[in-house]
Amino acid sequence: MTIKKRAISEYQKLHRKQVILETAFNLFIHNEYQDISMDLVAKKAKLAKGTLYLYFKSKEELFFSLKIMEYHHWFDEIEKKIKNLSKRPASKQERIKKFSNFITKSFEQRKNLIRLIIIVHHTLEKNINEELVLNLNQQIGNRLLQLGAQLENLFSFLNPSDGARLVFYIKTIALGMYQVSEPVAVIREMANKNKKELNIMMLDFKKEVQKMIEILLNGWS
Amino acid sequence: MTIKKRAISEYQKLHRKQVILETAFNLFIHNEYQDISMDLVAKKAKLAKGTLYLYFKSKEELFFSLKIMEYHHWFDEIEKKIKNLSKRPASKQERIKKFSNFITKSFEQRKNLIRLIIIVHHTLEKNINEELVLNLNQQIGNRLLQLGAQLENLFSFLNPSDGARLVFYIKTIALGMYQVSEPVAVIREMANKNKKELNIMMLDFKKEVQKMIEILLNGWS
Amino acid sequence: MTIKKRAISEYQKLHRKQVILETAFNLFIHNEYQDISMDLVAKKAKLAKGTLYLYFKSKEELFFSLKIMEYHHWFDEIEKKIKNLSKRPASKQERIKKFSNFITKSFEQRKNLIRLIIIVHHTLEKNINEELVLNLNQQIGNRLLQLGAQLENLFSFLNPSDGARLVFYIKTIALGMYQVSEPVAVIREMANKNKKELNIMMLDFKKEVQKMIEILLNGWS
Amino acid sequence: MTIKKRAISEYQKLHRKQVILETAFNLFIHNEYQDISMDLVAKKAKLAKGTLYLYFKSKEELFFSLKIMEYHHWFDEIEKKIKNLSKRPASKQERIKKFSNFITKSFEQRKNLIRLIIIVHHTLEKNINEELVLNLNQQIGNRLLQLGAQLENLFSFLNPSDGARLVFYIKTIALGMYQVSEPVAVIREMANKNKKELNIMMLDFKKEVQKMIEILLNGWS
DNA sequence: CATGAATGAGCTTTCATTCAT
DNA sequence: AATGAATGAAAGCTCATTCAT
Repeated sequence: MTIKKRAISEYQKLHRKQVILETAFNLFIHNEYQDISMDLVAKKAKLAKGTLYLYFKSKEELFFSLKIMEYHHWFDEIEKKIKNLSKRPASKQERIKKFSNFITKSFEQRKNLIRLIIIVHHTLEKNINEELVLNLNQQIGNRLLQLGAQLENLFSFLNPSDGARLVFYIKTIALGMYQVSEPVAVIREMANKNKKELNIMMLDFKKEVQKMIEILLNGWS
Repeated sequence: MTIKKRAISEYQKLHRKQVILETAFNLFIHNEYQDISMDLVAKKAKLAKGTLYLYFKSKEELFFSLKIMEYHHWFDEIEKKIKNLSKRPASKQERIKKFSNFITKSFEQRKNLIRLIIIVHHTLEKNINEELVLNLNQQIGNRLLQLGAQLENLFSFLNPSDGARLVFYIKTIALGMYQVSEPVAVIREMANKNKKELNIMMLDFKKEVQKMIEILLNGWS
Repeated sequence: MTIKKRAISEYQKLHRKQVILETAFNLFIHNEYQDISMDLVAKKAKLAKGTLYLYFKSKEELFFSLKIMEYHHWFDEIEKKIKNLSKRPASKQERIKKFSNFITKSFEQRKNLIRLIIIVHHTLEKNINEELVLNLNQQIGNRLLQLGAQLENLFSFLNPSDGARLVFYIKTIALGMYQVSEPVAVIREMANKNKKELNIMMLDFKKEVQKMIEILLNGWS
Repeated sequence: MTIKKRAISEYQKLHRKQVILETAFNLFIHNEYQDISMDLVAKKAKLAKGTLYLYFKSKEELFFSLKIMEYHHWFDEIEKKIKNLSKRPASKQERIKKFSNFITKSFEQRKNLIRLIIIVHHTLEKNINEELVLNLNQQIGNRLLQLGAQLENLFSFLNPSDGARLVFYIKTIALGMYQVSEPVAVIREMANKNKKELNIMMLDFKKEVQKMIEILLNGWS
């Protein structure tokens, strides 16, 4: 029994929490949620199982926190891009094009965030600290409103409070299209063998998300 | 040991299969997927556990079949409505309004189908007969193409092959919005206590789906 | 439900029993005992599961009967050979050599009988009709005594009642050596990769059985 | 939920493993292998089922380890006896007599080891860690070679490498005779009621093993 | 704080046997 | 006699969580 150096200061504790979350995320990238045991997370993080429970009250809480973390990363990225876009003058059509393009790209690169959101939506029900959920969702909610405001700024055709709704619609498109376009392994394999019959079922995530967002923005204006 | 009346003829067997599926669906309405054990399904259907496995090779196959069944019900309903709509002459705007209205209603009443689609998307990977998946998905795919054709008929602004894409987009909206708007139990409870802070997170499924579909159709035309 | 032609006469019934036994034996050759379900036997024999139970009261009884059948085949073969050997005059050493040679060969070709005897020895305890066991074992016992008498005839150094004992000893050697020399799959695989370390554990069944029988006969005389 | 005292040190863990093995062995003495569930072992050892799986990866591994343990006990006993025998000068005949006598006794008292060897021979195929098998069988193999060397020392008529073979032959005799002489319960009961008919099938394990070993040694020299 | 041994409910699936048809 | 749908006990194993050390 070698005991890992204790995290005493708040800063150290926060750091350890980060390490656990990153370890979990790395595992999540390559594995199904149900195949990731707390044991595995602990081993990969080179911590004892019990230690995980010092930082997260349950497996659900861990993955919920992970979702929040990834959400923040996504917001960070998107906000920066929007700022850049706002600076340069451009026509509505140009803006729509550019915006739909980079937001789609961001989803393409963050399918694991999408997976996380979907998974957590199922799994959250149990064993989770209400206050934490409230607290962290509040954070996300706020950034979301902020993002909405930025969009209203970017697209002059948006009325007040339309921005937030647009954000929700975009999220809807991302989550929905992920499940519509991302076939499960069984079907993917079959599609490889059996091309014709299934290819109506096979949509290209990136292309379709972008298209939907463009139509949506055009329909809105 | 009282043995349930044997299902001998093909018709009886099909009927028993139906009974099992309906039992499972009733359980699914009121419970989380992971809380529905095969034991429970068997008990509710007043059958022995082994009997379930006579009709379905695995739990996954049972719920996959359930999804297909519910899908068919949904198609049946929608196709009828579209036929009615097609008969009567109407303006584009009217048609969009009516269509988005009844399709949204159909989703509102079939949230369990949406849940099923989402769940099966995760769970399908394992213990399932490839051929069955291929076969049944083929059925769904065909009805979906059919539905696409009907939509092209209904909306003159749709080009050939746009119909199927529209169907996919609508599915995207339904799946996505379900997860965006349907808060998990924990949040629902908190929202009741704690109205203000959370209500930005609370979207009305029905209203938003309809709105999105309308915007989409308007953007398309 | 296509009903197989009924076996009404005693002869027909016996024949159907034979068919079942032969089917079971074919399965036994290529599979582990525990992997052979009654369902499988029924399917291969193109009979219904229930029909098996008309002819054999239990799975154990079926395999017990199979053992007896195979025993008889072995006795048939051996007795013929011994008769041939008895006819021709030969020295004691010659006879020992020839006898040990063909009896070893017979085991080599009937490893499945050996497996059966071993399996049945474990499995017999349950679900078996005592009278049947008594009856069929009696048959085997009688043939065994007969074989013993023939051996006493063949080898002049054997005293009365030594023959039967010799038969038992030979059976002992066959059963024992099978388990000593026949490595389980795991070990077999390892032996292939890892030649040196394991080859002390690897005996050649045929060679060693013959050697043991020869030493035994030499020691006896 | 009362948690059993934790086994922290390596020594304690080894001890707990021993306790589990001994519990399993006690159950094995009085029950058929297939009637010994992991649940039962856990209950008797007053541990939780999961705890067993902390120490043994599968039921097969547990019983394989048990076999190895019992093997070691047997070797310990036999080696001591052989050393004693080697010290005292004696004629070949005397040595054969004494050796066959005590080795037979050792088997008589370790029929459960014989049963274990037979059972494990069937059961080993599945769910077992190859390296463990390799490793532990290596141990047994080495002791066996050692025993062979001691026998060559004891019996001057043995040529180099004959010792190991002799050990294998003796093992053959023990395993084989166990199955030839040890009737299963059904037959044992019948034999009690029905003395005459069956007694040809009833050999005395001890007497016959000894006899065979003596004949074998005499034949060898 | 950190550890990791211990817990035990819980789950899916199999399959010999029965018996209504 | 033949069928095969129905039965249900049984069993191995996992894994989130706890808590003594």
